[in-house]
Amino acid sequence: MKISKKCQYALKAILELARRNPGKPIKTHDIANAQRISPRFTEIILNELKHGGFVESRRGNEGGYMLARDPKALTVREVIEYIQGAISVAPEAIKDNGDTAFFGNEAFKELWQEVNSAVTEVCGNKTFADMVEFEQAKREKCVPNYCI
Amino acid sequence: MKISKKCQYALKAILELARRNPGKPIKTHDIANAQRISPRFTEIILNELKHGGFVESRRGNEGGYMLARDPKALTVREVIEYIQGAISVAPEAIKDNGDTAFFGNEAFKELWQEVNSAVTEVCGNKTFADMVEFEQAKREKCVPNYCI
DNA sequence: TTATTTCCTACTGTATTAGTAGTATATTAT
DNA sequence: ATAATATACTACTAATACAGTAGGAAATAA
Repeated sequence: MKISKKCQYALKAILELARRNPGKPIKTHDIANAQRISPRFTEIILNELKHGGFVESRRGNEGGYMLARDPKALTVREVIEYIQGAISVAPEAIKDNGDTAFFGNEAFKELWQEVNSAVTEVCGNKTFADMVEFEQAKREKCVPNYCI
Repeated sequence: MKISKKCQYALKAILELARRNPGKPIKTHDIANAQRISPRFTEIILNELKHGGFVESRRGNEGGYMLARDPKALTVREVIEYIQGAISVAPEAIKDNGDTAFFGNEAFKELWQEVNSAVTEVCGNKTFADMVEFEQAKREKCVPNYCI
């Protein structure tokens, strides 16, 4: 399972929303700028995320997007699965209707399922609140705003 | 990281070699047949595996391929990394020279590294001997050769 | 009404993947 | 030696997915 650029952008966009104080909609333009994503592509992605219930939108002047979910309860896994489908390194090999008559069929199924579980667990345990916190901690460490 | 068909075929080919008693070279044709791979594509893959030192070849009549490594000490990870490069779900995002100036840079790096480690561990612990054994156990269970 | 911004559909260039084709080269059996 | 067989190697191609663009329609606030 490769994480596509689009999917990475989606995660970035949500992180950007999660990081800002809520209450006011944020423009795609701002999100695109902050996260270095093509503005037009950002539109598409945010619109898609809206259909998935991850963000809310407001049109017109002073419009934009707001996070629709609590960052503490929103995992990376959910977003990935919505944008690029179920996490799997070898989707065809796991299907039950696949070719089953060769030696190794069961062993490979088992292998890929183990891999998928491992990935799913990591992504399912990582919330956007975690990520915001992690990033802020890192930045504080590197650029301390106090002197000895 | 998606596991490409080619890579899956490579794993299958090696499993097929690991499963058979060694000593005699096995023809690509037989491997292709047993594992349901396009014969011509099998050639390419086996040749590539030879350059990686995974198999040995013998040309001419009664020629074919033989496993060059001990299945007990050969892991799935090695083959995957040889055929499609280092295991990573988001190679660009992990590089150090990448764009670092946006919020989330560090958090995403950490995330993808966790995912990669998880996958690498699973694949690095699975040997071809394991897989042959697993498959044989499964088959014995389903088609027992004894009666009560 | 005007400026702004989301919403929606369709299109396009590029890269990767999966597989094919043709031929050269090596080995063995006879 | 020669015919038959099988690997070795290079190049090509069709299909698919990915990443991003283009153009306008609809909604909202001032």
